[in-house]
Amino acid sequence: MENNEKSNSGNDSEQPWQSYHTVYTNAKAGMEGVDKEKVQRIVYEMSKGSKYFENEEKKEAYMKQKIESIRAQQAKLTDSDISHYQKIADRKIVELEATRDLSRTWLHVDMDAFYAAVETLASPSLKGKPMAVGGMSMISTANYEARKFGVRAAMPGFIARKLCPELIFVPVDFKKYTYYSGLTRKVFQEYDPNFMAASLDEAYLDITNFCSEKGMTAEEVAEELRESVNKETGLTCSAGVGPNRLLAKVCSDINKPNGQFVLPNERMAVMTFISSLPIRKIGGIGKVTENILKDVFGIATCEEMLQKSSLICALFSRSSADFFLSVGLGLGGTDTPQVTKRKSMSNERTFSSTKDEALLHQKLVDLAENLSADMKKEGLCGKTLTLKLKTSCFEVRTRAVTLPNYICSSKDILKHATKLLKAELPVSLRLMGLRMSHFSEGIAIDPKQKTLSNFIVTEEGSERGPEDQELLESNINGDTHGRRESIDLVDAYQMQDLDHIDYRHDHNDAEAVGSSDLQIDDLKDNVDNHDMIEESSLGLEARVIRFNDYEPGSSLNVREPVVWLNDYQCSVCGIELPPSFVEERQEHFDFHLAERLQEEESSNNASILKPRQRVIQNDQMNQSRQRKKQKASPSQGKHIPIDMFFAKTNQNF
DNA sequence: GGGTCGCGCTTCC
DNA sequence: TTCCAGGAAGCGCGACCC
Repeated sequence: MENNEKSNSGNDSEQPWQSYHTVYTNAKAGMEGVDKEKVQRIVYEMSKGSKYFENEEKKEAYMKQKIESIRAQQAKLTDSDISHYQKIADRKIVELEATRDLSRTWLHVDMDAFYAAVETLASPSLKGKPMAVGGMSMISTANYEARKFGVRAAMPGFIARKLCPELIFVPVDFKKYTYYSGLTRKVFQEYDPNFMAASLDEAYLDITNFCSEKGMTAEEVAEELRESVNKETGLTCSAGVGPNRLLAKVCSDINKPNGQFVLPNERMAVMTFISSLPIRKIGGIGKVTENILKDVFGIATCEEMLQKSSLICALFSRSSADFFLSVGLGLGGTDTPQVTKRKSMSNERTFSSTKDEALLHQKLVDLAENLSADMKKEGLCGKTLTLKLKTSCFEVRTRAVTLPNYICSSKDILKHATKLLKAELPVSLRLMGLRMSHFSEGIAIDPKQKTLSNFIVTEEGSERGPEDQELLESNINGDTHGRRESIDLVDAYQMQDLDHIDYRHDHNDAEAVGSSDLQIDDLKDNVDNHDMIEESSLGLEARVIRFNDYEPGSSLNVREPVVWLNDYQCSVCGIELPPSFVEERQEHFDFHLAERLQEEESSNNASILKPRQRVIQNDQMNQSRQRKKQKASPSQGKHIPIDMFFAKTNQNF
């Protein structure tokens, strides 16, 4: 995705589209002969005046502000500052140069217009006709015939149709692409068993061993691999070969489609290659970074990164500076990194703008269910839930909460998501998303696995429906809020503090439960929590009390009633909840009620239960944090200044 | 002062 | 006619906790 528009170009009043910074005129493979001016004008005309356009202008202004801020910082640098940073930069360059590894040969393979090509394979009548995969709102990719009109990936369909009225739209079908992706991966595996799949249609292969074992040159291997892929799938691909992944990726784009480019593993060749390479060709340098580097420092090619090394070290954070300098040296990853674990999972949907709270809540329900189902498929439980919102004006907000416990059920997700959303209301939205992160290491829930909860149910001799199963799963993760019925209170209690229990004991009392020791052991493996198991095996069924059993007006209620001081603060624990948080207040009330039930229980049977103060503190902490954060939230017009993003920290160098 | 968290921003496909 | 995606990851900062 190259961004080749010029900043501050032309007379805006005569040709306003020229200053509309769109990516749709970028030089992408297959778009060489495109009338860029025409494309830019049409995109501008169709976007002008829309909310999207207004937001783009805001972002543009934001970027300019950021550029000005960095300029101002640059202006403050004295000669001695610059010579100081030059020394640092020179040292850094020497260090980076010492890491150069020319012993490996990397190949980057990129399928040509993958989705479109797969669709053409499925419907040969599409061959030779301009076609795009996607819909009116957005297209995922376009074939080369469509690209000639300026149609490209990430362009809204209605603009694409304007550019190319005869454009054929084909809906996205990930099943198909996954199948063909699987075929290509079979081929890749023959060349590098540890190849790295970058996406469905891209992969990195370390072909060093293959080359030496087969006595083939990298060029021959690339040719053979492309042929094999074509034979296996009927699709074409392009390949790039270089001494590292960064360069291989750049190379694969040079002779697209159905071509290849090999960069020799020699320092001179690399430096020559890099010398005129536009910075935007580098993965990780997007529109914003490119503009900053160009406008502030006049850096357009990778080589110029080295020429301006002192300024880079002076004005960017350490990791950014390291990255920019290594780009200037043509360095990139040469090792085969460990397979990284998934760090987050999300689900988001765009819809017609609405501020109807019932409708928004329903959307949230759907998202929570989808996310929960996806998480369960992979056996994941997460701690941090992030709500993403896009307002009708295209302003994006995220709000997150980190819970004391791991959750995966849709009910738990929805409960916390609802709290996050409530704090933003009223608001008119066009998109909502939920993301879960901070996954547990060993507390994965296997949907087929028997759990302690199953055990309890078995002991009770009652069956539970799937909905209850969800509740039970959240039990295991210790989250009890939001459940009014059908919950074993003591069970819930004992699970609640799971997170704060020292898990490192090592004994096997749990086996005493006899025929159910399998489930207990399974759980033990999952949560490594013997304290809980011990308690849970102290004759749970004898201590089961349900909320349903609670009658208003009982002694439990009267002894120390929960009162909201100043209509805000809980009289028992001090937690603060605004009056509008009706459900939360009810839950909180239930919480204290349960606490008292437990007290009574403990005094009756002298069983030892876990102290729960920590949970309350966490609750309070989260609440207070939430309030503090919200005060400075962008929803009230306060953003983190964009120039902070690249600002250098004090600890640098 | 170091570690963690929340969140905005950027990038990629 | 239709009117700008969705999923994932990483970085950097301020705020806050210990």
